[in-house]
Amino acid sequence: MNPRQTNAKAFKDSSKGIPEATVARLPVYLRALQGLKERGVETVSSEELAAAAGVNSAKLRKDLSHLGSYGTRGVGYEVEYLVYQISRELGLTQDWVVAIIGVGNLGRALAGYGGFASRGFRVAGLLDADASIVGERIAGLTVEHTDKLETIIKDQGVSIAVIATPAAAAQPVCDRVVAAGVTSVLNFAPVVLSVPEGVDVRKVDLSIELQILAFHEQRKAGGPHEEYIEVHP
Amino acid sequence: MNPRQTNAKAFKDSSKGIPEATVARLPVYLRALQGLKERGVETVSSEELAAAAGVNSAKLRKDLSHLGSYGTRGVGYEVEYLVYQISRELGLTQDWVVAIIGVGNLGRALAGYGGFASRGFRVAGLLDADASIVGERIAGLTVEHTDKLETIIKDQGVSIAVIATPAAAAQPVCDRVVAAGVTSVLNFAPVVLSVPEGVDVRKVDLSIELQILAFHEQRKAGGPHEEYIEVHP
DNA sequence: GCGACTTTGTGCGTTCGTTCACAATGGGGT
DNA sequence: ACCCCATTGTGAACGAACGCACAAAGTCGC
Repeated sequence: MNPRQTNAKAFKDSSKGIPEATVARLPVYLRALQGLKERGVETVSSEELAAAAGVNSAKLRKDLSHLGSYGTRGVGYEVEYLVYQISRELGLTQDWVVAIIGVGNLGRALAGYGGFASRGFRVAGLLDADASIVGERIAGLTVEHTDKLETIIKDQGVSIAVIATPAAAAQPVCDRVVAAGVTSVLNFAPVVLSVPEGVDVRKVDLSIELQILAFHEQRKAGGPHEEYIEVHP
Repeated sequence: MNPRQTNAKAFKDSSKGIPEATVARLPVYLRALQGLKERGVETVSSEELAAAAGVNSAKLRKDLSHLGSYGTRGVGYEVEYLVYQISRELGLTQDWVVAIIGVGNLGRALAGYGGFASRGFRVAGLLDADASIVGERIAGLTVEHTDKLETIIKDQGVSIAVIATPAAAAQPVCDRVVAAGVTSVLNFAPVVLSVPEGVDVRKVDLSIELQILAFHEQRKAGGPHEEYIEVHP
């Protein structure tokens, strides 16, 4: 029932096999490599790159080995070539069209974020439900009303939607973008979105991060470890 | 060689034992519970709560079991009581003082974010290196110059620093806040921060999230799976 | 060419996390 | 007072991820 890859050596065996944990680290490696490239470095060892990326060198090598055998023993990895391979694996050699829905402070910050344009992501639309914002120009784009959401998604070929609306609007907006054909969503609203099978959602949540930090901070300070159990009344 | 907790039944066995993966989900449960509470729900089963939080119910039960035995068999969990217990475990029953360094678009968005004040986090300072921003009032606070960073951290008792500066400034700023005594950092700049042992850093990186989405999107579309290996020249 | 040296790629044991499946247990109805 | 039912809490099996340690494989100097 599982038509795994048949290990035909002439083809990359990456057909299915890159672990999620590895995928999450590839962008970090990529950024480190780009930094090295700008500084004119041509070759880097797993040890050096791992240090720059903040990971263990064995992990780095294993991660890279999932993409293929791109290193040279005794030497290391050729920076430029590795940048290309990781970019290709991540799909950054093609252009991704992004729409940002919700143009509050956060939406503006995202619209102006340099990391977009720089690496294969093109913001094709800024949308908001608030009529007093519609028409405003931000980062070279005119804010459109959310009425036009479906039109813009289809006309511009948007494949990634960034939801930066208030919590209450997020699920309805999500339903609409999904209905319009978007299959990848980046959600900044503090809600759990429910989506049909086949749609990817990633969530960025400031307040969750803070709470995790608070937990550890409390631990350092002595925390609630050794207290009597308070019996449920 | 493993001095595990000695299972003294009179004490909570959470002395050390909450898995990181569980900690990361507690805030999600907490938010779901608060939603239920507002809607007047008094009791909830693991099945319902798990659905609201978007996880498997067995996982939810195991997570909660790490905090103690707060459910009632045949009934479920008392919403209000569980809210309290999770809040306490996360350290939200005390106030955490936060400083935001870098008051660009992102810093402004963070300063105005409701999730702060609402749950035990108090923003005690907005700092920026740009003199033309210093003095501006945002969300009830006056922007201070980063010269005063150490003073503010110490006078206000800041324990969590949020770094929303450009990439180049992040590491120096981080070094300063750590030197001033901060042991928890939330980093929005696209760099890997290096910190001494004992300091926690969490990273929020928009462009990494987008790249992960792009990877999966590419996979859905047929991706680079079955291409010939291009031999390294 | 050859040998010493460096660094990759990976097999393996370990740890961490998830899921299943069910015994334990409290509540409520009769 | 007892039994039935719903739901928790958890043992155990499974799977994913990590990191060590080393053989394989290439480079560089001579």
